[in-house]
Amino acid sequence: MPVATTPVADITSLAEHRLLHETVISQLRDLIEQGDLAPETKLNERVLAEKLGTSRTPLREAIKFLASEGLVELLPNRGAVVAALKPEKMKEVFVVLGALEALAGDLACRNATEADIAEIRALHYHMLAHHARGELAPYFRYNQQIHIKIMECAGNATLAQVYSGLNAHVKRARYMANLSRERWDKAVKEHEEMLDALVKRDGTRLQMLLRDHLANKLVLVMEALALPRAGPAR
Amino acid sequence: MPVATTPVADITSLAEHRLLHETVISQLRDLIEQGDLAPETKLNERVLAEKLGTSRTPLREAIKFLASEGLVELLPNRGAVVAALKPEKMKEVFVVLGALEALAGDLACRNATEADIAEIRALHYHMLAHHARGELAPYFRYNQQIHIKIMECAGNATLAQVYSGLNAHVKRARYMANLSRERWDKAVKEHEEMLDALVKRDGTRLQMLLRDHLANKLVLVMEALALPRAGPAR
DNA sequence: AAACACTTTTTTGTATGCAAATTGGATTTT
DNA sequence: AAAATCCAATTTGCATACAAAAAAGTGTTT
Repeated sequence: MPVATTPVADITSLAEHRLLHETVISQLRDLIEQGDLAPETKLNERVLAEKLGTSRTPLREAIKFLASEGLVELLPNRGAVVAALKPEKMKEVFVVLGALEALAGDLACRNATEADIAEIRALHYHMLAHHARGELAPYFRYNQQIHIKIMECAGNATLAQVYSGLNAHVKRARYMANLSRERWDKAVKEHEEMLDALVKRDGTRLQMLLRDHLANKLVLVMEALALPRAGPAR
Repeated sequence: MPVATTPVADITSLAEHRLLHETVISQLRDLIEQGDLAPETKLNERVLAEKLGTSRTPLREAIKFLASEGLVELLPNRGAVVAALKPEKMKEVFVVLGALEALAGDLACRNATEADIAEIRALHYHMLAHHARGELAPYFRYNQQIHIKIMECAGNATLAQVYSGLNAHVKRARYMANLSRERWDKAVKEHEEMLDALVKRDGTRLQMLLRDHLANKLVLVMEALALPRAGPAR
């Protein structure tokens, strides 16, 4: 099927003059994070390139980029697959994320401005509102934003970047999590405590709270991973 | 210049059947870590590809991979450069490395076998020997090996991978570090304490020691960065 | 001479072509 | 029928070709 070779007139030209392979990176990342490309899906270069409206070259470059992040795995002479969501891997990731968030919390307690804390408080109340209404998706969104904001307050771009890369793995699992009301309430309570520690700028306590919070999140993800499909990869 | 199109008969076929872009990744990484490609060097694709005996395609894929690690930076429509060694960035990296090593130390205290500890002790004495002789390069090598071994003992591959990626940045700076005897002795003493904590499986103490050790290393690197060339990048 | 415009050259970014490897299937063999 | 073997069809990996952009000259104007 000879696809039209019209070179331009795509979305990128509107927004800004970004490079094609950069847009391909973010498109691919989104597809993976949103679960449109399920774990262990084989990435057929020809098909994907066509789907993203590009050629194989920028696609392959994007795949290499994401492979370095660990979102896809390279199989020599056999292309690439979306990284599996193995429970063992999730455990590892959460342990590291716990340490990174703890560090961020500690730094944030020192560096956050009052305005930063006010913003986190605002996000917190938004989150509470959605929790009260039982709206899971927006709850997750504000939840994420709070954690990201804490990261920003830490004022360490490298930390934020590493965190973001690892978090991408986990995000995929979060969409399948079906919170029980009990666990949900507990998570919210933990957030209350976290906000309190931040306001009091008690870095040591916030560290501990964040580590525990992440550990609890791991439990949730593990449960979600165990339930939905038969076995989540070998 | 029409280079011969002989397809095979190169080094790769001897050693093992690795993929070309993979060998290019490690070659490039080595060139950068060893300082053969200095920070902020522009990566001319044509020249580099020829130097590495390949075409631009695998080279570009390797560059994208390393860009994700942060070892090179992509400039839209202007190629890529070796990531700068800015003091600010170094500070950030060391803070994160400190947290990661601390975590590894804590985990290692729980998971290391007696054989593991014996191996670390052995590496430690090798290191002491080279310290005694004032041999910097082998000292660094054993030093690195100890830290890597602790990472391995932690039993968290994700942690090890993230650590390794960040460590690559720092390694570049380490080669320019000119240890004063005083500082060197101090670093060795810290290692003595670390080994002691590990033997006693005192995770909390090892965590603290590692964090401090990294903080001290940062000071060294900062000094090295300040001295050799006029200004280390903008 | 400095600033500007214009042209040439180089370099990057993307698409395509081709060879080697893998995959899937048909045929043969046990 | 199951296993093995061979062949065709994909698919990947690498090299090259081509187009757009940036860099480097070149000359012109002020």
